Amino acid sequence: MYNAFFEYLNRFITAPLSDRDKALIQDTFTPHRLRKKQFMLQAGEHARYFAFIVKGAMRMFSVDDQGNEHIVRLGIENWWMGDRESFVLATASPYHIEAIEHSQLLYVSKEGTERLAKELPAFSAMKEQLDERSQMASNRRLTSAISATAFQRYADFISCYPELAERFPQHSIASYLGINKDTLSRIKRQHFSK
Amino acid sequence: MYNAFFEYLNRFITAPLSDRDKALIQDTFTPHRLRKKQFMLQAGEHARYFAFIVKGAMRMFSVDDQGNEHIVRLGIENWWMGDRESFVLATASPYHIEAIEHSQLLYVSKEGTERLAKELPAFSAMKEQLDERSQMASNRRLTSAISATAFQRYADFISCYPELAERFPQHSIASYLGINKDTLSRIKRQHFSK
DNA sequence: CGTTTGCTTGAATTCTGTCAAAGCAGGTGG
DNA sequence: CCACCTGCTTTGACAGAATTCAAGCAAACG
Repeated sequence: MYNAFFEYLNRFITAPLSDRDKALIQDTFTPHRLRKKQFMLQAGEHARYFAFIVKGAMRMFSVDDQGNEHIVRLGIENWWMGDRESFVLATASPYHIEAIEHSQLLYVSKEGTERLAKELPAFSAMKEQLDERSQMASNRRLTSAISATAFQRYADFISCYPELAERFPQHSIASYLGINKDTLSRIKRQHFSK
Repeated sequence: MYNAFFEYLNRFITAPLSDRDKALIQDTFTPHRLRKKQFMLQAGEHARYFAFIVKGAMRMFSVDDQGNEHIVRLGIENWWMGDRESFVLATASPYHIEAIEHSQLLYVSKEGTERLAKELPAFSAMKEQLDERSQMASNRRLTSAISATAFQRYADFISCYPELAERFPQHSIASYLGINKDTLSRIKRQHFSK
């Protein structure tokens, strides 16, 4: 189960992980399995773990006053999943995180990340790059949410994350894009079949 | 001109900056002044500098195919301004960055940031914290852009950034929020005067 | 002053959301 | 093999929200 994560980490460094590094990682990350519809986190809880997704598919979402779900983030193999704000600041999370498929995860605590950041250069290199990238990704998403039409947003999503488009049901993608599921269905018809 | 930045940095560390630190900073950051309507960056250029705003107000925006402007980011004193993606990846920026008021800036190159990250703990501490915070801020903005109504977004903005609301014209704020300026005007009337 | 810049407002239009109904798999158990 | 359930998508009718375009007004500025 750790191998996928070792391979992932190796992509951020030049020299591959030593056996000591691997042992350190195995000490720090805890394997976890979630079945479809099981929750990694429920709103109101403090997110004590961040997770690397070895296998499976997850969604993170909030539920508003009217009971509507809003998907904030999706994740599959080799992605990270967690509410960073709750994780870092130790505050109650407003989000639920749920497995959409049977999933294999590696959990890490805040202390774990801090230890690794100190002792494992590969990990801090990864963290830095990831921060940078997710910064950029969320900027793009923000820009398109604010300035693009519903259809453009969908088209961007499809071209940017084709794997997600196949993996998640359309209504989830609609929610992720901030579009009503009915509207997305109509938009697709207008732009593709006609 | 550097003093504002020294004070800013001091808030991220326990021991205050030494004279050597200050000298290093003065060697690395270049003062720049922009008058109202002057550009720090124009779309198509590579963003070779990131800027700390000592005084003034700036906007970063894109222009779409129809010629409409979309404000992506606003900044005032003690904020950073720049297109991080273009800065880091050395790609052409899709954004313009313009001074809204007469502004005083401190420019830093990519090499400059790398040098400081190595040699000045205060700087890397700041960078890390800032990454974390801006991560959270853009997550929130994203969530509200996707799931909130136009009014809610405006109300959130006002309570979150009252300084910006006073400083920038209403149509800029509308653009920042992804709302039409006419719509924002109507929304305000409906919710506040009635 | 005249010009510019920003804010408001009305009317027509377009876009999106809501609700309810129907159809279409795939999976399950009898 | 069939009946049934469940989750997902599509569609129509309607209501509501947001955009566009155009006009008018007020304050700020040179």
